[in-house]
Amino acid sequence: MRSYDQWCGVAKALDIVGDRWSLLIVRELSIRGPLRYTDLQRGVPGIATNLLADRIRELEQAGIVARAISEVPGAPQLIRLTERGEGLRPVLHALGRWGGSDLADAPRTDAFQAHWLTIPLEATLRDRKPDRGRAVLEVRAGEPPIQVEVGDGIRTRLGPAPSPDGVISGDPRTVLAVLFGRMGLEDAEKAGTTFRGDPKLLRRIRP
Amino acid sequence: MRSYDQWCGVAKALDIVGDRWSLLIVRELSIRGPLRYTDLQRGVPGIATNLLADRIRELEQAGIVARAISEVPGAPQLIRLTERGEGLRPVLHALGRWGGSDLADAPRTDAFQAHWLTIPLEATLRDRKPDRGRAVLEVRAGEPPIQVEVGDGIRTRLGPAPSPDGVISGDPRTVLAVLFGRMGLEDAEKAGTTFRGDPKLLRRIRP
DNA sequence: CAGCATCCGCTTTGATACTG
DNA sequence: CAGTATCAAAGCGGATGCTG
Repeated sequence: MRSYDQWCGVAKALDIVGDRWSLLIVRELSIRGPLRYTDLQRGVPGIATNLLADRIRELEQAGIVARAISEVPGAPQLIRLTERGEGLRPVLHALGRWGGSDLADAPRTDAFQAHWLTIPLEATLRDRKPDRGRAVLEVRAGEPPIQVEVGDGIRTRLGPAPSPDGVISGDPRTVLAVLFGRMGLEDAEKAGTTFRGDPKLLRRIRP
Repeated sequence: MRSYDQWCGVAKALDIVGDRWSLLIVRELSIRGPLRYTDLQRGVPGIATNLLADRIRELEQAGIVARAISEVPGAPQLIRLTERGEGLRPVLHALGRWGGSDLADAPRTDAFQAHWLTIPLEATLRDRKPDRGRAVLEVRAGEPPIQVEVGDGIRTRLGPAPSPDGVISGDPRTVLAVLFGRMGLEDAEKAGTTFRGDPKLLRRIRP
């Protein structure tokens, strides 16, 4: 990308990650950790393979991603975020929160992957009762399920929770609407979304 | 911009403001308030006039900017952010903070406008002694000077402060380095940067 | 002059085909 | 699996021209 040549942090950031697709590649690596090329491609549906190769190269030169050389011979080459790349999380959160308001009336034809939910969950949920200790909510809105760990802030992990304090399952729209307090459990259940566990957990984390 | 067609807040945000120049236009309006076309163009140096017109149109359709129809006939048409557009401030802050680390070794040929400093100032400074009441620091690193209001967080305004509690003047690099705690006052003064006022004010706001 | 629109060469993107 | 090659279409950048 051609530089804006402006002495301004916003412009400098966009010099590096302002290219089309770049931040979505960062999103994918930030959520899922190191990935092989083909998995990364599946995580950014719609990207052409030549563009993915281009972007990885550019991000690598800028020090945002690196190719993890595995010691194990024959192991697949993984692409991972550098520390500087991980530093983009606040940018992803801010964009995700702002863009999230468009999700409600987005076309049903949009691609969807369950792990993308971790960004609005981490960016929007709050722990309003930090004194109550740790609790885990499992969010099932596709594969994989997501663990939301409450206590000392909000953290998410991919994969099922060993012994969750609550489980919410349903389609992503309704699940997010419930978690963000835009829909009551009653209405959600009519839409096929179920919650098992203590409803206090929901009230604790709603923004 | 062609949509990414992904049910993800980050992708939706980039569908709207992911075009080249778009976020810099938002930056300009967010910092300076409503602007006429030509002033906006000067605030985004390097943009071609047809692209500025294109972007304004697109942002207008997306509900990010609006043209303020003045009641006064003959008054110039102003372009302003809508409320939704103002909501992009956290995005600008996150990008500015992340990209700010590239400013130290940016080429001297970069365009610079003093009001751009408000973003790193607001995004990075902290009020570490909220109990000490209100204080105002004036930052002079070009025109216009910037008021940094400390107390109940950090707020900035453009223009000189009526009776500041401190004034720091110098070139933008050194001034930022001092304010962000990367350089002591001693070294800064060798580089021609001066501070008048109580040094405690500096320590109060450094990140 | 402010506020664009038009034209044109160049670069980037998107889709697909192909390769070690 | 992990890319490269190719090519048409879209977008960008720069210059210039038009209109109130």
